[in-house]
Amino acid sequence: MVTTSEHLNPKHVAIWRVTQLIPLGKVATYGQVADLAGLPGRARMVGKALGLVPESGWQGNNVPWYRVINSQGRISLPVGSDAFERQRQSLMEEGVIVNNGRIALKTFLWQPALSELLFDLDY
DNA sequence: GCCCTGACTCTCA
DNA sequence: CTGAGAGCCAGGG
Repeated sequence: MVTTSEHLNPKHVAIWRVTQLIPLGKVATYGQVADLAGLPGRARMVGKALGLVPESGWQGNNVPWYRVINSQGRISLPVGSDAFERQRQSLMEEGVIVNNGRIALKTFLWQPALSELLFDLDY
């Protein structure tokens, strides 16, 4: 069992679960993840939650936090920072092109079909 | 409760 | 496209 006595915020967990649905090679925006997690208007909370993702993943699966970017299609981390570089590299490794911290949403934004959501996010 | 902070977002110039 | 401003909502002090 995971004896991590961390104070798990159920909202953070909901955010991690939605993040795990973002397919490899695609990205989603903070606002998009917030909406799908049932937390409209809380995009800033998504950033907070992703910063707290357990290194070991969640429920046996990894949480691709690096697939979440801002609505402008840009990486929302301090340019040049360690975290920024990790995100940029992770995305590039799976085929997402990052130019000067910018990603073409036209090409890489995750646009799930309603049927897909109904299946994964058991309502 | 008030004030401030932040991996956000929208609007407008 | 870029920047400033305002709006937004949890958390923490």
